[in-house]
Amino acid sequence: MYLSISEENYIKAIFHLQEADGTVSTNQLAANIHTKPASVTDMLKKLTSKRLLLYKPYQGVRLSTEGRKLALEIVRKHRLWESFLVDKLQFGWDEVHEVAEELEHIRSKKLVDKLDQFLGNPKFDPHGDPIPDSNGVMQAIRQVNLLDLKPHTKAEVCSVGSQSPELLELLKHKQILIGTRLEVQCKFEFDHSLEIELDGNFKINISQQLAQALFVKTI
Amino acid sequence: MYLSISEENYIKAIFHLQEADGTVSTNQLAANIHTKPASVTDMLKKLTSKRLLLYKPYQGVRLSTEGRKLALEIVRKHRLWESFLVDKLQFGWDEVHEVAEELEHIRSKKLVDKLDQFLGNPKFDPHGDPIPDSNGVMQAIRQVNLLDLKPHTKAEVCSVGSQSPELLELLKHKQILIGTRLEVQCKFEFDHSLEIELDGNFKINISQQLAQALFVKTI
DNA sequence: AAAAATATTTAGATTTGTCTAAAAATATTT
DNA sequence: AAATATTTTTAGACAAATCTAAATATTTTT
Repeated sequence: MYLSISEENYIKAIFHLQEADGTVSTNQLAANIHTKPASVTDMLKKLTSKRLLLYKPYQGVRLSTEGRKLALEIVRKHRLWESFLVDKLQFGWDEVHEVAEELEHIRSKKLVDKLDQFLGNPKFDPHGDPIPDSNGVMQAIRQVNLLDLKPHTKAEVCSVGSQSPELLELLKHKQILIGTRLEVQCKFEFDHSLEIELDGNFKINISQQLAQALFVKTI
Repeated sequence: MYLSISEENYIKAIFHLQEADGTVSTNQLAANIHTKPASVTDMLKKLTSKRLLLYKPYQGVRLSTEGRKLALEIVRKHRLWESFLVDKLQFGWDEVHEVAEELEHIRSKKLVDKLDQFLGNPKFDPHGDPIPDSNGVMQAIRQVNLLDLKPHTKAEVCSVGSQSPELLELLKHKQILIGTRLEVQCKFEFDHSLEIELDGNFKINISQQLAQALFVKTI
């Protein structure tokens, strides 16, 4: 099954969007992929005819088993390349997303598997997201949203909810990285912000929006 | 100047073809790029309007200064990726061309320069071809065609004239690699074949066609 | 449950890169 | 140098992926 870069991008976007909702709407997809709803409808029909999607007009769309398999291959490539860029080429973990977005479309099974081996078969990428193995199996990390942590719990940041430059800028400013350890001090009902203590013992305030974008594992 | 993958492929093909002839014909290009002459004409007009080519209808085409600069960037990327695949991922030097053909279109100046550094700023790729530096300057290796060597000259294989699987298969069979040392024994007028002595002291016969595809430096 | 608002699809146009077939220019042969 | 062959360009068509505008479904509000 050979997909164009556009087709791959749709498959990947549906994969990520359906994580949350189970089913994905036309408008959601259009927003995510920076395209118009009319274009999305066309592509949904096309990918459905290739048996990669389960799609009922007006009712949203999900990946078929085959579609999910392809999505996992793309995610695998994306995350392996991100790991390569950070671990081997010394990119910052916040500047690799766009390049990986291009590299993920290189078609060579052999390349991917050799890259995986070269990197030492990593299980997580620099953002803390799990990397599917060559069978599409990925480690289910039971990471929890920072918002859901109770006061006085210690945790380690292991992934971020989006790759937006705005989020990454804020994290850089607050000196929060993957691997940063923290302890929730207290939570404020008024704005749902929370106070945390970082590695270096200093305390900072985290807004609801920011906490929602941070995933941690308790330690 | 942002070029599509197709546009880049034309620029690259013209670069390689004009090495030999100085100027490139429409049919030559069509054959090289596996497309039809009519398509070539369209693309030549387009790239000319972008000031990357010097093109007179019916008179052939050459790269402009700007076009050559872009071609060198693409060649640089291609050869760096080939080096990466062979040196780091343990690909055979005869199986990297196709993958590099895809990787060479990844657009990130930073990526290329970091890759270059990671590889230790190599001056030649696994096929023995020189790698342009970030300013487009490449080492002029005065390599000579094996056909032109006089009897009793010693030389080292440093590049091959094409990447065709047929050629690579033959070289593998004859155990000729980049870096292989040899000495021309004698040349036969009848079929222009030549007898050479390889590293391990054994003598083999090289056909005119094969000799033409091998470039060596005398030692 | 009708009206209004929103979401989705259809219809038709556009761009890029390709194609075939025919016309025009150039090169080769006689 | 005229006839023939080859090369190149033009003209018009097509597929992929996108768009806008209009039509149709669905959902929400009143």
